[in-house]
Amino acid sequence: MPRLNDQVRELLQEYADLINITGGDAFRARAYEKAARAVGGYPEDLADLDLKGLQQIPGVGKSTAAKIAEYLATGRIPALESLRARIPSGVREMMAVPSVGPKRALALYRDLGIASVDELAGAIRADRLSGVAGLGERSGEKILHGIELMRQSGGRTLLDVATELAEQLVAALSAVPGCTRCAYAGSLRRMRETVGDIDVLATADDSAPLMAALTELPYVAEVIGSGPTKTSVRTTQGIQVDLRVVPEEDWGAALVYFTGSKAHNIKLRTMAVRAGLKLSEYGLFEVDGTAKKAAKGTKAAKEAKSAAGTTGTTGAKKDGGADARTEGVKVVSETEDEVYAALGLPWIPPTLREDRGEIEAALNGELPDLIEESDLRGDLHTHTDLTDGLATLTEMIDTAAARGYSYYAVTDHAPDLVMQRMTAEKMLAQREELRGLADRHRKLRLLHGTELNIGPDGGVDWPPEFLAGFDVCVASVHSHFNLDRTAQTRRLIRACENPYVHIIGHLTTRRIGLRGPIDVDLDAVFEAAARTGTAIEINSSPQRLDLRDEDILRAKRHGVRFSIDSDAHATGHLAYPRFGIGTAQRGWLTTEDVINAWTWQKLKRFLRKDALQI
DNA sequence: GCCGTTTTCGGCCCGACTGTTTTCAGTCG
Repeated sequence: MPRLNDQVRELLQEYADLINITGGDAFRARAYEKAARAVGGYPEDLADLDLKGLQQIPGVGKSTAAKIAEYLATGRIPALESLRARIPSGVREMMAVPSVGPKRALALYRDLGIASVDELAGAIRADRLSGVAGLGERSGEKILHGIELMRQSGGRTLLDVATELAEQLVAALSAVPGCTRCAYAGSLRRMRETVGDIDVLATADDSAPLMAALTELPYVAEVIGSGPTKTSVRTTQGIQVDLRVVPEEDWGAALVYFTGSKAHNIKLRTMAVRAGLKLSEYGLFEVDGTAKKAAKGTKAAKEAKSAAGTTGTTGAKKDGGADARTEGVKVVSETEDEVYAALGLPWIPPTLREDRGEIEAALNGELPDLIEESDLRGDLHTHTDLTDGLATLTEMIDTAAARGYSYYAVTDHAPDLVMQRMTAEKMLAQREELRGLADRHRKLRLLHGTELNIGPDGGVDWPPEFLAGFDVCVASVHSHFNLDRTAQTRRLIRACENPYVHIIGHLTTRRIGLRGPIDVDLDAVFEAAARTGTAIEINSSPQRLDLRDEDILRAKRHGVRFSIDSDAHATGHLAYPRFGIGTAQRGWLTTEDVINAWTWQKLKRFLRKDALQI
C-alpha cells in the first residue's frame, strides 16, 4: 500500500484529469493538480492532520481539504466517484500516451468509442483514426510510437515504487512467526532502473504461515499461484510478487540464485561445473569424481576445492539424501560469502552482477570499492518554491541538514525556462536570504546556485558577469529535444566549454517509459566534459536516472567526474540519491569519481573551473 | 478551487512546437 499522502495525491490527480477530460473549468483542474503535488510532497503524514491542518498545506483550501478529510474518514470521495462513472478508466489511461491529452482522449472515446490504450493502438493500425478528431497520419504514427515506448518499459515498475513495496513486504513477512530471514532479491536488489516483478526470499522450517501471510496482505488483489516453496500474487497496483521460502541452511545459494542476473548466474554455474561442482538455488554440490578430474588444473577448480575443503562438512551431514535437486554432497549454501568463496571469488555486490566483467575483476582482485549512500557529502541540484519546488528555502535546508550533509546547493531554474518566471532580482533576493541562513546549521555549508537552460546553440541564461556570482551552476536541456545529432552534440559540448557551467544536468533528458533520450554523440560530450572539468550529473529522480548505468561506464572510461544529485522539488525528494547511488554502483563508480562525495576543500577546487580558465 | 504588501474578485506559469488547420487547437515543459 503506498503512503497515504501518495494515495491522496493520486486521487486528486485523477480528479483533476477527469475534470479536464469532461471539459470542466481548466483552472479548477489546475488547482487540484497543484494540490495533488503539494500533498504528495508534504512532509507530514495526512493521517495526523485535521481539517484545519490540511488547509495549511499550500494549494489546499476548504473544498480540497474537505475531500481529503472525507477520504480519510470513509475511504471514498463521492465527487470523484461520480466523475469515474462517466468516463471509463481506460480513457484516462490514454492520457499517459505522449501526445494524447485530455481533449484527444475524450474525442477518441466520444467519436470512436476507444476506451483503452490497446484499443487506441488497434484503431491506428486499422487506420480508423485518419481525419477524426483532428488527427492525421503523422499523429497516428506519433501516438503509436508513444505506445511502443510505454510498452518497452511496459509492465515494468519504477525503482522507487518497487522499493517501497518490497520494504513493506519484507517487514510484514519478517514479522511472521517462524520466519528466520527475509529479504528482497531479483533485479530490485541489483537496483535496475525498472523491475518486472518483485522477488522476496525467506527462510523458515514451515513455509505455510509465510505463504498465508502473503496472500492475506490487504494490498494483494489476486493470488496467481501458491505452493509449498513458491507463491505468486498481484498487488492492487498491478505488480507481481513472487515469494520463495527455503530452509535456512540454503539461504546463501538461494539468494545468489534469485538475485541474478541470469547472465551472472550462468557464468557462476559454468565456473562451478569446471570445478566439478554444481550450483543451484539449493546449494553448491560436489557432483562426482569424474567431473572433478576433468576440471583439474583450472584456477577456479583449485580454489573452489580448497575452499570447499574448509566448509564442506556441516552441510554434507544434512543432505546425504537422494533428492535429485540436491544430489551429491553439499559444499556450502548458508551465506552468499560462502558460495562465492567456494568458487574462488570474493563476495560480489548485487549491483555489479550483470556479467559486465565483474567475475573477471573479482578473480583478479580488481573489484571497485563502490560508492555508497553514506559517502555523499552534499546535494548539488535542488529546487525551492521560488520556482517549481514545493518547499521553502528553509524547509529544504533543514531537511538537508538532517541528512547529515556538509554542503548543500540550492539551484532554482533560470529565466529562459519562461514558465518559471525567474528574474535576476528574485535570484539575488534568494541569495541574500540564503546567506542570511548561513549560521542556521553549524555543520552545513550553503551554496547558492542555479539550473541554467542550455539553448539550442549551447548558450545559457544570463551574461558571464551574473553567472560569476553563483557558487555552482548546473546546466540542463529543457527544450529542443528534436535537434539532429550534430546540433545536439554541438550544443552540449559548448555548454561543457562554458567556464561557468560546473555540472551538466540530466544529460539525455529521458523520462523512463515516457520519453526517449535525445539523439547525441555521448562519447563526444564525455570527451568534452573530461577535457573541461565539467561534471556529468547522475540525476537520482526515479523517473529519470539519467545518466543510465551503461552510459556511466562509458563516461568513466573518458575520465568524466560525476555529481549524484536529487533534483529535489520537495523535501521528500532529498532521499532520492539512494537510487542515484544504485545507478552509480551499476556504473562501477567509486568515491573518487563523484564530486559530491569529496570534501568541501576538494570540491571547491573543482568548482574553480572558471578561475582556472579565464 | 485557491489566493492576496498590486486583488475578498479576478486573476491563475506562458511560450514553443506540431500537425493540422487556412487561422488554430492541443500538448508539453
